[in-house]
Amino acid sequence: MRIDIQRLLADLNEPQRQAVTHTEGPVLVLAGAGSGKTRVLTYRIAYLIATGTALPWQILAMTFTNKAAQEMRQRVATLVPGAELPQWVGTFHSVFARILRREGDRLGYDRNFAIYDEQDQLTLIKNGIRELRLQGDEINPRAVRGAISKAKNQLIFPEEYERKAETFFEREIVSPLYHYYQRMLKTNNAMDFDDLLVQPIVLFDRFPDVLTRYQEQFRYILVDEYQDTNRAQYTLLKQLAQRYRNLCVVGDDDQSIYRWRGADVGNILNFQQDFKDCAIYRLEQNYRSTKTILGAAHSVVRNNVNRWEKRLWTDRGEGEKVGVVATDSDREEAFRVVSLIEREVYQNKRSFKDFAVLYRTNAQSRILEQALRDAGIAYEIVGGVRFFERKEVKDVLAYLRVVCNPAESFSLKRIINFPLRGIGATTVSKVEEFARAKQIPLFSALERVDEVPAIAARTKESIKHFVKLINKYRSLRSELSPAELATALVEEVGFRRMLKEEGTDEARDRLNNIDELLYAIASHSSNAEDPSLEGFLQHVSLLTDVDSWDDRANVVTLMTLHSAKGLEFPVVFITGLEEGLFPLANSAMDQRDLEEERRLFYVGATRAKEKLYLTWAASRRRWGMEERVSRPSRFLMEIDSEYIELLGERDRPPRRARRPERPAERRSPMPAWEDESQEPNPIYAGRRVHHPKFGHGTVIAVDGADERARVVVLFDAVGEKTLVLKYANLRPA
DNA sequence: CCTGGGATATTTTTT
DNA sequence: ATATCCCAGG
Repeated sequence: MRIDIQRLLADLNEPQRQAVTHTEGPVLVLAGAGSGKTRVLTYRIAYLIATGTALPWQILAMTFTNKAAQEMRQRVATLVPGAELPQWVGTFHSVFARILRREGDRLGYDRNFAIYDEQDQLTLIKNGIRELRLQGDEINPRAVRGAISKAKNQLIFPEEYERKAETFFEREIVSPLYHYYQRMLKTNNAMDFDDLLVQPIVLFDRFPDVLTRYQEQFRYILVDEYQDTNRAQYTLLKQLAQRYRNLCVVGDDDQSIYRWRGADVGNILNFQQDFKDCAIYRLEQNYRSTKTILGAAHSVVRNNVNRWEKRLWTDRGEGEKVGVVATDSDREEAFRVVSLIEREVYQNKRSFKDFAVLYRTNAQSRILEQALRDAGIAYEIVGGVRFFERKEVKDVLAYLRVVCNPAESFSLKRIINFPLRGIGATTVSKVEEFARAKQIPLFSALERVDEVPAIAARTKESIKHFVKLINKYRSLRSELSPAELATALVEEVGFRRMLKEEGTDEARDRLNNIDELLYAIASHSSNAEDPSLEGFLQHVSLLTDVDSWDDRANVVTLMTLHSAKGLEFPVVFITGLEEGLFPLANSAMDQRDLEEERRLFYVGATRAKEKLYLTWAASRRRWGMEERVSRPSRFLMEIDSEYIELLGERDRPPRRARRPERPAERRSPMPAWEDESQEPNPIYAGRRVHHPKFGHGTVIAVDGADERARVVVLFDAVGEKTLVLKYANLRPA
């Protein structure tokens, strides 16, 4: 073992080594971007295990994504071969969900509690607005959701919220809805994301014996990305670390980018106050980026007033200058990004997986996606509409949730009449009324439908049929594997048949998504620690965007600046550097918001190892229509000019063919090409075309000109349709 | 009870 | 441009 430890420490620089070997007592590690923060955490875990200081199950480590947790565990496995791996490594949310599953019954939750995502939350709030008869039109459910979430993160419960409510909105709207919302979560045996942090605090407060047990277990606690913890998370850490005080947090105030969701950089200051004897280590050597990239990133972030001045250094070379690209439009911006990628691949022999294209808002991904697709470059978008939030996936998940957790009336209502089986809204509310009167869950009321008044015999039959279906799968749980059960259920419910009959491309995508879901269930039950269906349902609720990212595929990665935190790429593009977009318009008003945008830029820029490109577009289309004209971002001006070079028109790489500009006016209906490929591809009668929704078809006629041109297409799958050419998005097939 | 057309909001970032 | 919501008519 001793040799292993020496070799282990040999991989570290001096401050890293100190942070790793200082195992006893509170430790604060201030770690700049690319300074080996994750390395310190991983080696610290390995060190604790290898020296016998801690047993693997006595270590609790919080990471920012589940993927990071997985990688950390694998790394530990190679550093300490043969040792048992620590099981308590994960995001705050997944770790505490696990604790709640074990202990939640103390708070009146079943261990199979559901986890509600944002859509579920909003539906719940909308139901509340209706049930409480609040003036629905004037209420923005999102604002209510935000207010409730904010309150929860500050550990303010409905009763206290009611007492403290000041404004009309707080007193008359949020307060009653907050009460309703919490009550409904409880009766549905469900929690939202905030509850996963707040309920454990309640649990530990109310049941000191439970707290003591976990305090005893977790003798060594490690936290990554500490600058982005919120009040609830900090409270949890304090509770758990109180006894042994072996708490090691790693963070960088310059990379704090979640203030808007309650994260508090002040937690770094709090830490020094709450743990006065804490040791502080600073990691200032950057191993990731060139001097130029670091210099450019620093020249922006140093404009922040609220930060501790520090400067990262590197012994890497100067590297290439940061390339700045100005374009007229968002389309051109996307096109230039693609061209630059092509040039880097061609001239510098890079692979597609070397590139990340970052943006401030998810909406920007579409046009980039289009440009990449047109150029035939494989890409993957991280985030955006998440896989597990797609309608068809959520529908199947809702069935599975109900099978596992019949008290969960919310999912039940989602599927009770999908696919249509003649159980409409009126019937459901009658049964709900009955359920309320009898104080039983909705599903139990459905089982006793014969006692419910005023329901047509035919409808009763449908309900009995549905109840039978669910109960059948409830009992099959013990006989079939999760994947077998889900597959049989998808088949019996008729998802596959329904989508096949639809026959459109979209339906095929949906079908693929369902198959992918079934595959995910199968692979979960062969890998996971908790292979049950319940385990899977909990698991998918807690996935982060980055978790489902395949970082080995040789494709260009597209993601938001937020998602990019903690990652690195040889070449990074930061796009949309315009006033109003990055920094976002409303942030320019508030100094603290503006500083957060600057930190976001800093995070983005320091993802780059070798080359950084910054792009902006003078005009950008918003929701398909109006053009927005912008000036370049102030961040571009803040960069010292020595670090940048302007890439003008003539630095454009040679192109295979220039894409035609969309002509301002089209005189004849014939040369109306919607396709963005190298050659104009007119749409004309007799042409085979492809439509994203309707699939392949043949053009029968083209009517009218210019903006108003219409095409009549006979689609193979759905028959004849008349489409406005401008919007039809037809491609020659 | 179900369908489809029209109106409407959507774009800040996420566990 | 697209997703979702709402309502009238079948």
